[in-house]
Amino acid sequence: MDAVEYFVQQWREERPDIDVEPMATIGRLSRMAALVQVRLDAVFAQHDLQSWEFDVLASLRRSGQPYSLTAGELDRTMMITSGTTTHRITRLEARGFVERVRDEDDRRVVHVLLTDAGRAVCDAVHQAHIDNERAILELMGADDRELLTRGLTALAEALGDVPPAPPKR
Amino acid sequence: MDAVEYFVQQWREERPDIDVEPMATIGRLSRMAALVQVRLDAVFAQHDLQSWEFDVLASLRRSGQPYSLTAGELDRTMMITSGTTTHRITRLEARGFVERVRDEDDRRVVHVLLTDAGRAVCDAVHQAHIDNERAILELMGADDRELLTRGLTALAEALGDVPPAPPKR
DNA sequence: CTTGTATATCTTGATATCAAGATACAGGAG
DNA sequence: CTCCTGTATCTTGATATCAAGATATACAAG
Repeated sequence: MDAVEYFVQQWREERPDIDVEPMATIGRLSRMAALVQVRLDAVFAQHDLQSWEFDVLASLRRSGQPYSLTAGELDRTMMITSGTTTHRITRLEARGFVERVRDEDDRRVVHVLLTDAGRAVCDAVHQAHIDNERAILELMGADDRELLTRGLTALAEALGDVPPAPPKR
Repeated sequence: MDAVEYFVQQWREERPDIDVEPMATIGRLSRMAALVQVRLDAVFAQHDLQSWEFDVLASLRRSGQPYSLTAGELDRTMMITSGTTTHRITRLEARGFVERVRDEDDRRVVHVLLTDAGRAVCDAVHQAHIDNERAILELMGADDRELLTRGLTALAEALGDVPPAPPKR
């Protein structure tokens, strides 16, 4: 019996009038995300990196050359507010992993550019991070992994989680 | 194509040497938890409640009479640190939703007791919250809901997410 | 050109959270 | 009784985050 199953049992005794079935699924979604995050953080920490730092570096890295996105594009990719993006860029700039470059044509826009150091760090951590993710998933059987992936993909579609930028231009 | 699928495509072009398959599943887990949380927060906000406030009240409520848990039990149930628990209790005490009661036998222990007002608020919000969760899940087909639930349950088992207190004593 | 509206980023202030350590108490060994 | 170790809660300081608003710029309408 997992933790959420226990909570469901408690509710069934205390509130038999309410069907808490939906809570079982969504409760697990939230708890599993938190538990997995702890494991991801551990590997990033071994490389002196915060999870959010990798998130920024990886966003820039996977965008391809010239490894540059605007602050607004980072907002949308990482699902954070503009204030948080400003803070993240400032921190990473201080570590020498990114640079700010004002757009010449539209002076409102800031291009965030991955430095060579930033790219090096990102690439150095990447394989270990993916291996960690794989190890987590391999705690489950292959069939269950498939169920989970299909279920989450369906939820992503249902919630309309579309790419922030057009898929290829 | 959902957002994560797009990210996977980007990686396949930039890092064809790395198999980013695990990132697809875990990336979705994290994004879906965040997207769902926004929707849950919206309903709580309609009742002038934070998500974490409901989390505390509901933990006490479902524990059954006398609706009391120790601070440590709350730590473990909600997967937060003791400092955060102290903060949450203090806030909810200020709103009159819980009370602190020192244990007579073991003076280190603090019992956190749900007040009548706290129980009333919890019960008032509960049905709306569950309805909201159900509405979210019903954006997917019944088959996909089943896949998701089974997949998440398997992950919970794999990660050893056991109940914080013994299931029935 | 000027004016108004929309957009991109940054600033400010508040807050939830954590890590680490402090404090207080319990319970056993001698 | 005294000491020691373990445990429960709280405190402190740092930090990431958000909401709301400020600032600067773009661009269209007249």
